[in-house]
Amino acid sequence: MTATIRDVARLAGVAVSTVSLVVNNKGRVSKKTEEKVRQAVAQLDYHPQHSARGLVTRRSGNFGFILSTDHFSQAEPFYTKIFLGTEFEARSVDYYILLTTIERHFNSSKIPRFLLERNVDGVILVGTVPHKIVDYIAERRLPIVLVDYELPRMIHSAVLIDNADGIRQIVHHLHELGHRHMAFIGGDMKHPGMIQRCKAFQETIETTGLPFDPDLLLCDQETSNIETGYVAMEKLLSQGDRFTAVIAANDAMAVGAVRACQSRGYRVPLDFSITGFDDVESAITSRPALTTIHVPKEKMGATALRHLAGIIKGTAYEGTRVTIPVRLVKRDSTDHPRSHTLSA
Amino acid sequence: MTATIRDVARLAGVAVSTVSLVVNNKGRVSKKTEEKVRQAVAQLDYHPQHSARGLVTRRSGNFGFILSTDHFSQAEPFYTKIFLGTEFEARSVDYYILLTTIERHFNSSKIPRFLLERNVDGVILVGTVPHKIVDYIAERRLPIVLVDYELPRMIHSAVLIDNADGIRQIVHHLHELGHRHMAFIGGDMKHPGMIQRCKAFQETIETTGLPFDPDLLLCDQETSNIETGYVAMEKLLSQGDRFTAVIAANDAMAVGAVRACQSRGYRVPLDFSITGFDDVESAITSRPALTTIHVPKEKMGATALRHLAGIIKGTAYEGTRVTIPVRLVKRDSTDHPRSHTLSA
DNA sequence: TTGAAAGCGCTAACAC
DNA sequence: GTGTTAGCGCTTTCAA
Repeated sequence: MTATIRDVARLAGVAVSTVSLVVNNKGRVSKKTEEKVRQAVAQLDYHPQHSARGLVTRRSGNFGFILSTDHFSQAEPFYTKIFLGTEFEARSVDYYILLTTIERHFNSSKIPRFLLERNVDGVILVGTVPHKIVDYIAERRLPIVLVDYELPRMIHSAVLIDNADGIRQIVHHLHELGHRHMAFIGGDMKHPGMIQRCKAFQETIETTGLPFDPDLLLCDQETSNIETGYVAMEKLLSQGDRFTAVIAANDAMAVGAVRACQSRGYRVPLDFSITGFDDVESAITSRPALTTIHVPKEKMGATALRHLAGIIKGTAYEGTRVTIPVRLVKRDSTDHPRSHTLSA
Repeated sequence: MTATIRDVARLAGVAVSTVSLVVNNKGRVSKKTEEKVRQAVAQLDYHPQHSARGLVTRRSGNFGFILSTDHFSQAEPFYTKIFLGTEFEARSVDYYILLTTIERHFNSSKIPRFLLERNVDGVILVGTVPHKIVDYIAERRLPIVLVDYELPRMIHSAVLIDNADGIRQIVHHLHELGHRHMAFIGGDMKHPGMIQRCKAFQETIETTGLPFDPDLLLCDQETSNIETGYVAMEKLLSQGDRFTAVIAANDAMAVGAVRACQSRGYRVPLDFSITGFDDVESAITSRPALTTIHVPKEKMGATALRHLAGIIKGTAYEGTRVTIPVRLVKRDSTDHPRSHTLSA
């Protein structure tokens, strides 16, 4: 049925090992034989069989891609896009991706099958994942790359967002517009990225020489979605007019904050400037479109894959942290503060 | 390192072939030997190696899952959930899923690698896909299951939404509320599901004995998203007060329609009842929450996988159409028509 | 009911 | 440079 390496060898009039060498670009094959082999390969539409190769090389040719179920089925395709970047990159290095989701809580009876069967050569873990699964994989000596997540101990490679720089860009942007009193609303402080954004806010405020008001730093929400953004904004508004701009920890919270303003009759950006972070779909579609920080999601996925492949090839070191740069995208949710609102 | 079948055989004191029989639940092994083998398997944490098995059985143990890139990175996790259902079901039948996306336009140089390498035993194609890729796969005699899509010729298995029944439920719901003049807005008439919804609307209106007004059937939009819903609704409104309810072809268009109403100062459902279809995230989060048709997405994915596995096992027939039932979800976007609006 | 052995398609070590 | 050959771990005849 499908052509095997023997068929190619026969047609080209060479040994199977020669075909193997050509196909894998290994070793010293004469231009002439190589040409013969390549022709036979093309003619028979030969493709090496994955399992046969895997059996002898003791490599599966697969990478695992693990993320939590709720991350994946989230309305915003944040993680989907990371996967897309990974899958796309995988094609160019000839790996397959085995995507699976896990529940938030580690359950040793629900270990991904590709780990049990050792059917992957490395694993990419995306977003918040149980620490135990990371340990489990590490124990099995499989290379790991975390994406948008990190563990306290710096053993594992990670692809991270430059959260601090993003916040810095936002603060500077608002500062340039004339804002002096900015609030920050965050949530889900279990995620290291959220902590970074929150910290970076305080730091930047101080290094920029702006007054820091602890009442304007609200990070007590459990999660960071539209609803919690709404709630946080309401809290802020109930404190009175002490700020002219609100920096939300992500786009979803920003959308919620905008809604809270609007339902109280405030206008964005006229009465308050509000910013997001991540640049997801809703940053563009919501009204007003959000000024936010663009996070290159596909690029993160691609970087993770490339790094993982590098670890296996021996060209990259395990335990490296790669930080992905971000950039400010100015849209319609920020403007100069209304002079009369506050003069500080 | 990892235990092989020989290790198990040695520990259990039997032949490798016996272990194989036990592990695969094949054939007549005595209770006693079976017990010995199972213990050895557990003790060594033995799992058959995918590639080795694949090599001899000539089965890859993988299924391909293909959908278009834009479907997958859509804001609403419609297709993501279908995948989730597939992946989950795959675990129970011991298959791996190889997910890949393709561009809308078929490009023979970009054929998924798992097809070239014959590294899948069957393929699930989801949503609108190029016909040519279906032909390509069929030519290679790989079983195919389409999900939420169908081709004119009824050769391939498909898992479909009961669109007609969904529309029927909506019309009846509105009718019960007292509506007599309903409009329908649709888009993307390249998708067979959209055509079905549109047709079903007209049919149901007639069989219910309601007056059918062709001006209230708007299916001329290119796509079916928030924006086109908005545009369609504006067209409708510009025609004057000839209807009290609007049935949108999906939730996104319904959201757009609601916005169009609101920006003209109309209130939903006070002035107009508006319904969606699909029951995606935004049906719940948008205000008012949409009355819509719930489509069990995970179930569709699971059904597709189960069917594909069935085809391979010989317990299901290729070319079968499975229709997934849907149900009405009443929320806040529908109510009785305002008596003074129209009495017809 | 169990065991011995062949061989799936490929790579890699070793001859030549 | 190229060919011969021994397995990788498993399933599957075929004998016993």
